[in-house]
Amino acid sequence: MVTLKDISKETGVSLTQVSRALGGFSDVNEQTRERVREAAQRLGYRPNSIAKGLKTGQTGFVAMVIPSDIDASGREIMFDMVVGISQAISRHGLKFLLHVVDSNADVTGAFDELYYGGGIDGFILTELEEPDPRVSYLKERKIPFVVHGQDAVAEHFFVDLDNFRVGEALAGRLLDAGHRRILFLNGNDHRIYSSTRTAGARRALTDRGIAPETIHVSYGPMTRARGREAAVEWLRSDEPPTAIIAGNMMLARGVYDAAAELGLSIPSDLSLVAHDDVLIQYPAEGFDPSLCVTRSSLSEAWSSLATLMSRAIAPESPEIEHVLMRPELVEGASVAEPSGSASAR
Amino acid sequence: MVTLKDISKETGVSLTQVSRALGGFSDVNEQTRERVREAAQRLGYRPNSIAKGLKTGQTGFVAMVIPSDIDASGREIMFDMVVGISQAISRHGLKFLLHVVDSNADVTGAFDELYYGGGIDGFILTELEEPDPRVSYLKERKIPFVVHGQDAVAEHFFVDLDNFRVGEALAGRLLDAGHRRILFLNGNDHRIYSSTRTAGARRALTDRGIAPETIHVSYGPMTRARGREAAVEWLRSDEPPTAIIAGNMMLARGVYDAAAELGLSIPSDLSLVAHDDVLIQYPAEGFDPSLCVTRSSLSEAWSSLATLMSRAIAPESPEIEHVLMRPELVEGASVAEPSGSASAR
DNA sequence: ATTTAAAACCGAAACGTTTCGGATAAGGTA
DNA sequence: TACCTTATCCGAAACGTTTCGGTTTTAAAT
Repeated sequence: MVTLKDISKETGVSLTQVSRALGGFSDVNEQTRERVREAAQRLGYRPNSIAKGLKTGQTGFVAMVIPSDIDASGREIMFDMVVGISQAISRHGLKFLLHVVDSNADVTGAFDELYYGGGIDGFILTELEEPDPRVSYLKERKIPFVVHGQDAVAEHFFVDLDNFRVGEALAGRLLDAGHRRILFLNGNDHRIYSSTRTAGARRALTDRGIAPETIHVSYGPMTRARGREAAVEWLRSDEPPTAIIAGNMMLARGVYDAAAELGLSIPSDLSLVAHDDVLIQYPAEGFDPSLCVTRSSLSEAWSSLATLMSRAIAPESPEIEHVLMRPELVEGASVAEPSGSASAR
Repeated sequence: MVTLKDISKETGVSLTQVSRALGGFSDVNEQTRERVREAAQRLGYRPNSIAKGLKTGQTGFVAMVIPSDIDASGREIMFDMVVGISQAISRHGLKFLLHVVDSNADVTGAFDELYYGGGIDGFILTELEEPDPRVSYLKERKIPFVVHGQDAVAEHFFVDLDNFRVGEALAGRLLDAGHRRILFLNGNDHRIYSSTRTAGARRALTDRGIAPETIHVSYGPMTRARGREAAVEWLRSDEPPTAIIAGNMMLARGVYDAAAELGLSIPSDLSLVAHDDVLIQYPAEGFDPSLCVTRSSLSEAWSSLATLMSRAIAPESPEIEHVLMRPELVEGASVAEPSGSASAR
């Protein structure tokens, strides 16, 4: 292993100056710095992050703690999430640690273990619930953390999609097309984003002076199977919806399945809008007719997350920051006027 | 942060002895050890693994490097794998680092980066190909690693399912039931386990003196969709198989789908056997009629993997070890004699 | 009383880095 | 000449742990 000492011997420059040269300090002669750089390169020096970590208290390790018993709906996108986060973290020069604990109850214990004993600088929290015990735990101990999936204003670092706008835009698009019986297939009801999206949809209604019961919100897992089942159930009811809002692309898939099953064609018999997280596994291109969506790439969110994280773990506890990703409305061929109403009401 | 020094001051025992007491050395009085333990407990001492790592060169970090562009069939089980491995690693007192790189080409660079600069003790390799450049790279540099998915005898640590037995047992089961037209839905053909399973099936044939073409092997991704499609295609052919071997539970699902689609009933029209990795997402219980499988829990494999890893990263480079998990044959109601042959030939 | 062996203990160095508090030399100013 | 700046350099301490090479204490053996 090549160390600073080796470079010092090689160049005749003192250990201190070698460190400072490589560290980019101003009180080192540019000529010296170049000699040091050259030697470092030639000898194949790699800074030992463990030693650095011991001295500075910063190792560059960032961890995510998840229980092994995640529910099925979580698993479906969890891998994409983990990969995306890990990649974004690496790009910021940090290292990503995935720590799996047996159950939800062990999560906070793992925080202690990893932070105080394991050289972990900070944590990433996702899929927040309300209230979430992890947040208060970390806050009390002043352990740095960044949250994804928290769009209510809060006193900690977070990045999230602007879910209010998502609900508002999707509902608004259908209302403006003339729909007055809408089914909103939303996420699980204890998730913050679900209620925020509902609130956005409500705002779309009140802004237009339309009755609240125009949109019926159904909460549940965001899977293809549920999309199909729920859509079939409601489309077969006495007063079937003329349009559906799907919370993500998997639900949208299920709705397409249901439409095919019931012989309904999109958009003439049923309009559909959805939110698109731009997941690799569920591309928007796969839909025929093309789907009208609010779009916001999750991978951009991961990138912001990593940026926030590198700020959050800075030594002098820094200003808390938020990032709210703004969704983009992408038109598609999945929306038409409701069939019954010839543009009249 | 509570350190050994604090405990030393608190108890009046020297720093050295505190370290040795907690480290379980024999040359410390049991009474002293107890006093030290009590103080450590009371003060909330947690050993600093970074400092320990600096001194011993062992940090307890174990990494898995994966490219972000994994193919779809890989993704399906990848999350289960990652979670299982991470959990097993944690249980062995090690820490699991998931490092995602942009492409396959960057993998070896990440090895260097993490091993020489990042305080990573060793690596986990999965989904080996033949030959795999990662293996030779790590071997040349004497960087510790453990492989999952390598059942050919080799000069490095590995754990894997005994895929030869899997192929042999599944094929044998169908042959003994009298089937003589068998379709084997195997994995991708450049994966080692696929060819090993094929070899096992061939052995089952030769042992019984049956012609090689009795079993037709089809290679491809191990997904439900492919299971359905391939099964439909072959069942509709001129000489449809009377039995199918599915490489995993997802393929088996697809075959059930195909049977339902074609109005065939299992086992009277079609027999089916499969291999069951005991994945949470694809439980064996979900099949009706119950499926006859070779079973070997992947989570047990992860546990062995973690054990091997802790040996592999030991300071005095240790004896190379292998673990071959033996599959268990579990009977089910999915196999019967072929309908045409009234037990005669 | 003296020697010996075993048990229990401890100081100091080391791992590779950062950083504090000066030190040195050159050049400019009074 | 003496003094001050500025640029450049460096020794030594520190982070928390392990471990080498001893020393002291105790008890048993002669």
